[in-house]
Amino acid sequence: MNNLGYAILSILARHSCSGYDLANHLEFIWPAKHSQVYPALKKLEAENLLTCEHFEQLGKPDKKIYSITLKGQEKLTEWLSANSSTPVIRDEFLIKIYSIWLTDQKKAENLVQDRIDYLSQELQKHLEQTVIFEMSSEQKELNISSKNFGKYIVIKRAIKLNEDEIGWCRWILNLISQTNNKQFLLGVAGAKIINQFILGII
Amino acid sequence: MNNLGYAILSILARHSCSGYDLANHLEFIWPAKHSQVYPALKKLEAENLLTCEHFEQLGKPDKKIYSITLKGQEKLTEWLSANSSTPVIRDEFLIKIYSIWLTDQKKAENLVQDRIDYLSQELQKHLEQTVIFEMSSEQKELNISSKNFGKYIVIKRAIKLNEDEIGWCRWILNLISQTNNKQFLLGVAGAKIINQFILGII
DNA sequence: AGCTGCATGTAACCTGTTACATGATTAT
DNA sequence: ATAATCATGTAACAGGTTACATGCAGCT
Repeated sequence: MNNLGYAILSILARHSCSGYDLANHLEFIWPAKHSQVYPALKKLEAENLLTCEHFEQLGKPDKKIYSITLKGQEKLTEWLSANSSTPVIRDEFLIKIYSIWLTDQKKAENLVQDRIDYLSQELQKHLEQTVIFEMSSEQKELNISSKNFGKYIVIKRAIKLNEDEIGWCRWILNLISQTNNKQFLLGVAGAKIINQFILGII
Repeated sequence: MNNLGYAILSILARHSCSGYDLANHLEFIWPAKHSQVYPALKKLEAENLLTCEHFEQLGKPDKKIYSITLKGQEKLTEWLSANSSTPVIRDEFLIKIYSIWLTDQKKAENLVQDRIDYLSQELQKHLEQTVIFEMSSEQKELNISSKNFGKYIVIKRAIKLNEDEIGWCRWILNLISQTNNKQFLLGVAGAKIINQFILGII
């Protein structure tokens, strides 16, 4: 079975839900579109790792609620102790940052600032999630065998990631403006001294 | 053109090299296997974004050295100002952490410790890269229009990411052992007080 | 004798995205 | 009116991994 399958089982182990709900919740452990989720659910059902119940809804399309089976929970639990493949980050921004020397100061600053804006938005979303989470009464039982333990530390990670990356972006903006100063000062003090100054900052 | 194409152009813009070298250097901006790189190079060559020179080597197989063309550099530079797609992290470990409540304390600790070991190794690699980088004379010209500017900040990011995630992992290990204490203390002081203690730590 | 690194490529397969398809409700 | 949310699914395509294929040099 693939990671998407285990991610689906992971969410269903916490609470039964529909394919639609799954596609939304998957986002922060293993992103997947609904077009990938529905066929995956069929496969998992065929392997008896989950069961499906039909619900007719008034004014809304029918809903299928999926629940994990004992077999599914066992398979998921076993997998937790297996070796993991290495994480992969696919980030267009990294490529652009790598080639930032090809562009001018202003465009470089825009590039980084856009990223900060994006990260701030994401951070806001995550923080809102934490608030909802901390207000729920279930949180009081937060220990390793609580269903919320894993979700909690994953959200905390997302928040930390965003905050740290914003810090890195600000550091880049600083470096860029320092470069600006250097070029301004070049005529005054000469390149070597200023280079040493910049290296000191780094 | 896709991100792999731009990633290849980004590396070739810094220095001409072979497909083999590219596959190795791509790792930290846009991971790709050599089986993906070679066909991509053909495509880019067909679009006149890069050129290829053959070199016969003694005792080694022939080498093809690719260089970016003016057209390629222009296309890359334009792309830097375009909108970026959102970053994607695919990390099996996150799924496992999410489901950590299904396993026992010892296995949970092993899972996190294995991750710390992996991250420490990666960190070591990146730090070695920085040392090599900082020893090279080119670094003295480090400013935004220097070829090394982007590479430098990308390596710094990788280091920061690793360090921060190790911190997060240690925090998890702490939470797990706190849970342990809680269960130990339960008989002594009662659940409510200890729960408050744990929440305070979080 | 076998593994790692250098060096290039293709083919089969799996994974993931975009687009197609349908349809009701609620909010702007 | 028009967009967004709920709700499910399929089909075509693009992107990425694993395996197949070859071969020499240098190390253990």
